[in-house]
Amino acid sequence: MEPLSGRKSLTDEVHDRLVDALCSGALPPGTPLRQEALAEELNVSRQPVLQALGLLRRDGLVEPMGRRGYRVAPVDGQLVRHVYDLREAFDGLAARLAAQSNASDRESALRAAISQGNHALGSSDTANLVAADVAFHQTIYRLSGNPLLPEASSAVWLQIRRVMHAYIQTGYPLDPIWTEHMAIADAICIGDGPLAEKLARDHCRNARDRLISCMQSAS
Amino acid sequence: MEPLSGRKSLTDEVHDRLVDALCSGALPPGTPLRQEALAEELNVSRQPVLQALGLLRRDGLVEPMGRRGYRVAPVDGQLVRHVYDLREAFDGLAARLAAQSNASDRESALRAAISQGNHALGSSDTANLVAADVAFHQTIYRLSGNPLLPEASSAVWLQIRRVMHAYIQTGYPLDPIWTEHMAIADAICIGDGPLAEKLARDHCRNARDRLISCMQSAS
DNA sequence: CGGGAAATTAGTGTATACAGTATTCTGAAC
DNA sequence: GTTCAGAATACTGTATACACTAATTTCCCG
Repeated sequence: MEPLSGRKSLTDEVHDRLVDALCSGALPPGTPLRQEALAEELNVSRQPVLQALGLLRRDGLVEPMGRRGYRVAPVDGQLVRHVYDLREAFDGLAARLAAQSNASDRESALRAAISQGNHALGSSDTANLVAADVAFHQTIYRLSGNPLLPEASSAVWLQIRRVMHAYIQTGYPLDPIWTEHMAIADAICIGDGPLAEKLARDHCRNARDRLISCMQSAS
Repeated sequence: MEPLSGRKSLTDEVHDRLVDALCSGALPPGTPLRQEALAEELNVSRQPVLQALGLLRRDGLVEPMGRRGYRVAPVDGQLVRHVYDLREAFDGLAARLAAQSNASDRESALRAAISQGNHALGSSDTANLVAADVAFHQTIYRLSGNPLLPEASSAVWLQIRRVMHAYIQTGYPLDPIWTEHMAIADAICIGDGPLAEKLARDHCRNARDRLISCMQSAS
């Protein structure tokens, strides 16, 4: 983590920076977090760090340990199941709405997201791969036309980013994911809401199963 | 709003206090909010107020206006539709999971929530009525066994509280709501997941339609 | 009387200083 | 050697002080 500079609020900068560190595994679960240390590392006072930690607590990425600082929240199979139950609801809704909407850039946006995915598959860079997957689903969320969807699902997606990072680094195959993505995109493009919803939900269940089996063979 | 006292963080106290004020209509949409004024009114420094406003911004209850303070976020029909699309997804998931779970206190908890509702219907106190409705659905969320559900849906439920307050004060009938609640509770108690989900989703659509027709006849 | 530059004001966000509390450490008594 | 009281420490959360920015007003000049 390098020092930061920008013109939006330092609190948000710090939050973003910590989110990246937490989701990429740079700060693994259980790591204790002290405000003063973080503030020094980021060349910032303790105040923005305090606020950012408050946000991260809401995001479920961090949990307070008494009055003796914070700690990176753990990840376990139980959490993954809960996360994916929620994701299924979000993704299903988003896909159906996106299929029913008539956003003019629907097809081009989905096409662009998929091509970004293909590009990432070639590069084999973990961060890129995660970013492409997130971007694909965020595109559908945006196309749904419901502005509350991204915000409501943000905490869930942060957890997904965490576990996806770990998943990708085990070297499991990624092509099935993008095959399913293309099917979802097609259903949306032809405007078939129920089909899009079903495919999106199936995709979530498959992704969850892949993850869990991967976690079991790892432990 | 009276001055506050308690032992959990002042930031959270202030947040809760402002949430109540915003959801009850004491601070109607468009009202400008200045940190200093709020801090003085609550006998607190500006710091906790600043942080609470940051949380409220995330909740979608407040929006910044440039660098010249915050303002209570507006409510319109479009927002209501989006809120209820999300709520339908949340409630459907929660009802299905609750029906499939085997929490020992399932029946008693639902029975208690419904009796609280009947009691509120008798008292005809707006705050009580809203609280009973929220409590009923929060009970189902809890029974779902998914600890992420309440947190993920919290922003949506804050908006629901706002519009429900307004709805109740127009004097529209409330009995249909609790008739539907009882049907949902029954489906959960007999463990019929799909039925519970369907009834919960129907309930959301009905509630939305009631609200929108009420808003239209008001404007 | 109108228009524009400068000064004032109103408000935020950040840094620093303060206060309080849980945990750890130390040391003496049993 | 173990245990318990008390002191020191290591944190947090809150309050105050500072810095900066955008809007508004003021006031001079055309």
